[in-house]
Amino acid sequence: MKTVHEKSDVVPLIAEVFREFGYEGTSMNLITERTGLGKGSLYHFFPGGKEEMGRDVLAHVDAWFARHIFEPLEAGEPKAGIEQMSTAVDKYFRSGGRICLVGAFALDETRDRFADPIRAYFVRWIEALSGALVRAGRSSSTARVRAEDYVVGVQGALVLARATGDVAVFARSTQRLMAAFANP
Amino acid sequence: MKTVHEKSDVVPLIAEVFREFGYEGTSMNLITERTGLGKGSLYHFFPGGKEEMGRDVLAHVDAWFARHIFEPLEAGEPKAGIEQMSTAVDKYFRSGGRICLVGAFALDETRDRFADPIRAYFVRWIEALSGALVRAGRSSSTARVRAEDYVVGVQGALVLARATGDVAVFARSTQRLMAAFANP
DNA sequence: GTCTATACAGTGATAGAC
DNA sequence: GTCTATCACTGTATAGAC
Repeated sequence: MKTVHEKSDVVPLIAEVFREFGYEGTSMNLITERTGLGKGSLYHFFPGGKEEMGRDVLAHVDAWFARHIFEPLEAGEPKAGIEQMSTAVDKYFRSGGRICLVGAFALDETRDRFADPIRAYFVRWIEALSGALVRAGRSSSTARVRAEDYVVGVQGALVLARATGDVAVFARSTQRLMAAFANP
Repeated sequence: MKTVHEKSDVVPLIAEVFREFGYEGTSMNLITERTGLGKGSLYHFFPGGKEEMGRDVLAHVDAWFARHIFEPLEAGEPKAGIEQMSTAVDKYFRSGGRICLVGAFALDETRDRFADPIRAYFVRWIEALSGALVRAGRSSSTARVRAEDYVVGVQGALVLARATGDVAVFARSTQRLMAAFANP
């Protein structure tokens, strides 16, 4: 039986492999197992090999965040956008049970390979959140601080949740970070 | 010329390689280059190979933190211990220019290999800091929250500093986290 | 588009001379 | 204790049949 796949079907599967094993820890064999596609098929979809997969996976993550988090923060009513972000963050990171692929890529030399999309992801998140907080009435300096604290806190909580095996730290941290938005 | 090394001399060098490339991204060839030791010598010091190097490196990091951070927090005068922690953290992480090896190991499946030392490192840090805050007059629930926020914030700031290339986020975050210790 | 077969460099690890 | 030579294996990537 030959199942015909599209690139868009296989990218999310590859993303999970990268998320679990990291860029260097991910082998083509692992990707073959997880996707069910032979190497021929994989190189047909990704002529650039593993590096192209990495780029596409980062673009896929960025697109999800753009749709569910960045755009609601940038365009919509600020309070609703922030609430939407909170819900989406908890869903996406499975309440702390799933790490941030972009953050993980940032920590080792994988960052040098994908420096631009990695930087862009975090810069846009902080700026979108900061903008929403300004429109919600915070001063621009306070908004900047709160937005940075939030993104920093989410990343740190994901590290600690996985390091300690206690996912609850993620809920506690994000709850406090959200509460801090109310402070002037 | 044959330089005689000791295991204690070579462990910090290997630690830097793991820190830069991650556990999976680190190859024996890289370690050979950085340490100047041939494979024979390396396997003489580490019969367990790469995994033993990983364990020793984690133990080395933990020993540094125990001496410069955990013990001052646990044993000494609380305010002095917290100040000492702040100084040591800034020095160790080079003001955001150097990531946390333990946190990096925690993010991918490398965690499963070294779960115990990784968990112990973070648990001890949070508990030591929490204890110092209690002795400095905070309630036990507040102390717990502030300690968790601090360690989460340090880890998250290291991720963002490297992701954005802006190390200053580390100084800003740690400064705010330290200031929060004064709040009741 | 998918597969199998394969090239070939690099992997972690070992043996043995010095 | 250090080195070189070499192991068996896995890594990414390619070629070509179907």
